[in-house]
Amino acid sequence: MTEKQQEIFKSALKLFAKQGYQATSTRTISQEAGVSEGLIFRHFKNKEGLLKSILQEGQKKLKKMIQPIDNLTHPKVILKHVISLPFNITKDQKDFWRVFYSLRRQMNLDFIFFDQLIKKVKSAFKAMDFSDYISESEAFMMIWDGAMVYVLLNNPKNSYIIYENLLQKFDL
Amino acid sequence: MTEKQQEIFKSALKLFAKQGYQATSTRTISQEAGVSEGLIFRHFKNKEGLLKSILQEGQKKLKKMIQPIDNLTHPKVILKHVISLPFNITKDQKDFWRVFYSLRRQMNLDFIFFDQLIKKVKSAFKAMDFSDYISESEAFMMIWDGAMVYVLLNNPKNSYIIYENLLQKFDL
Amino acid sequence: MTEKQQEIFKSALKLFAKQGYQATSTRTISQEAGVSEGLIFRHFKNKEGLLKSILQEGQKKLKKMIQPIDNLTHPKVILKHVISLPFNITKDQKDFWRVFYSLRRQMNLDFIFFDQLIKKVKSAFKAMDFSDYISESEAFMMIWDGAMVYVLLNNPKNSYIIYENLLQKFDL
Amino acid sequence: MTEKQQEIFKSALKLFAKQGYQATSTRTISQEAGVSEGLIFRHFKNKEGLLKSILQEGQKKLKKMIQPIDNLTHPKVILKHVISLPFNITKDQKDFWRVFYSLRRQMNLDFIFFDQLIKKVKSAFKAMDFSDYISESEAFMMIWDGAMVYVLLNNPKNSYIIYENLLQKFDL
DNA sequence: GATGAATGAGCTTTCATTCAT
DNA sequence: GATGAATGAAAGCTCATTCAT
Repeated sequence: MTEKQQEIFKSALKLFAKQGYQATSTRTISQEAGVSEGLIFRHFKNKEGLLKSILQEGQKKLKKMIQPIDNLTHPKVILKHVISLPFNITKDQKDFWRVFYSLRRQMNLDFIFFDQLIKKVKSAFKAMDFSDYISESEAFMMIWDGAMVYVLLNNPKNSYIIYENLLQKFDL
Repeated sequence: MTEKQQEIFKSALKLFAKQGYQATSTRTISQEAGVSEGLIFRHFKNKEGLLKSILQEGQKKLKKMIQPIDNLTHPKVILKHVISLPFNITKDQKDFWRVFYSLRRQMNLDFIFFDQLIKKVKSAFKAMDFSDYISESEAFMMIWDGAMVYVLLNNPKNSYIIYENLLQKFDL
Repeated sequence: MTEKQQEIFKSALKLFAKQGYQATSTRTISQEAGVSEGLIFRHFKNKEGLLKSILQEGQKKLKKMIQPIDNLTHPKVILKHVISLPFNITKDQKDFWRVFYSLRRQMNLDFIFFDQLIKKVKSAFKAMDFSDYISESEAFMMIWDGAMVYVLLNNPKNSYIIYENLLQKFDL
Repeated sequence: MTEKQQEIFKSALKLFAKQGYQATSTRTISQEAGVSEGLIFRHFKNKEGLLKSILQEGQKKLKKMIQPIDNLTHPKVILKHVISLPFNITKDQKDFWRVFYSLRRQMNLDFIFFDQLIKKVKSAFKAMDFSDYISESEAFMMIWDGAMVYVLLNNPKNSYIIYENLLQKFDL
């Protein structure tokens, strides 16, 4: 990636996250990036190509985010770690998530990341001898999702209170 | 509302919910509605006017949805009722919610409905002598939101299991 | 076809014939037609759609051009009539032919018109007991083509001399 | 000419012949040539410069093609030779001709080559005491043109039959 | 000589909107 | 109320061309 290509990438990420993909014109992106409009198409072929590039890069980062969980074995520790994720999102990850979340109704984002997470959670609840571990996992992920949306929308500062509240609810 | 006006309204609601507001052209709406494109502007002035009309109609329906709660007094009953809302959304309400949720990052929807709900929840938790009733309310609404997103995205059939799971978590 | 649609059609035909399809911009067409550029796409969907429309209309006219031949029976009369076609092209047909001829290398114009003509010519030469009537027909059509190109390029005024020359060559 | 320059030249010739000059982008040429796009402009200054280079090279080859005719004296031999040209085009000359022919409506190719040919033909017919040798020459060249187009379009294998047919027609 | 990043003008196309009928 | 022809601005995209390396 050249410097300007990165500039485009960053500007697009920022704008897609703020205004949404459809509402952001390539012209606006190029201006924000301080770059000619044509360059977007040279580097990313399409507006959609630019989006895909962002989604891919996003998934890479997110995979790294959950890798540490693979080494954990104790179920409660795993769940604790998973539920902490929304509250520990770094600033540069937030925009990726915002793009993901704003598009998931329209596109069929194959969210490998998500599936992996669900598996981990399921096996954890299973190991904890939950009678209906599948439903419990589903509820858990649903709340996880709620937490994520909450963090992305509100930029809360004292979110750790909510976090601890959730730990209590799941007896972690 | 004339018949054709309703047709436009319904088509727009459906398409906005599926593809998003920005991604839906007035042309597509008119085709879906079996109506000339110009008629949209005669009845709703704008594309934005059409959206506003939908949002308003949505809010009306949603207000009706929470009116019964006003008559409730017992805190647990209130919370039980509130948390049940996402799982009792009727089919024709879903699309309104989808439009709401897809727009909340971009527009500043003054969600009177939402505020009312939060107040109710807060007073309920306060009445239940929660030490930090504000945080508890926030967590509650966050989960409520997660449930809503969950229902809107997945169209789950056995969602009552999740519902009962939540009741347990809040000891309701 | 509305008046403006016809205007677009006529301007496009003229410009495609003069400068070629690729070298003519939709902007130029709209200006020549005294019409907004968007209207082209409303009526013809595409620049290519506009071209197709022209090609179709062209074929219709050309079919009418050869219909009289169907009623002819005497071989020599048929051939005489066919070979006269290039020299009797009306002014408004010329541009159609120019567009046809400039595109036949690039597109696969299925020239029903042409095939029909060849059949007629073949059966005529067959009826005249030519030993190798197929080759003779091919040569005939090749010369026919040359005459057509000649007329389209040069706008000759005394072309009837050439015409009579050809009659002699084929002993018609 | 360096190797890469030749590669550009060859690719451009091929593509101009197949798709036309306007429809061929410098990018496509560079890709076909396996060369950077910028190199085209270093070697040929312009896209138009590249075209001119091709046209010049073409004319050179074509001049060589008719040089043998200069030494001929007998009218019939001359005409026989001229009419044979389209049927003896070598494979590597065809694309030059295709480019010539696709451009002759738009550009004013001063076809020195062509003029020379016409002169030769005229003097031949004059020497043969044709009453209207000018018209006869024009008809001859028209048919010559038809033959050329025929060969360029159809890639015929048994074209010598057509050739002999033409010889008969002109009593050669 | 050769590359490839970068540009800006101009292209095709879409879209919300207007207006005569 | 309803249509659909028409518009103009702006969108996405292509293209020939330049230039630093």
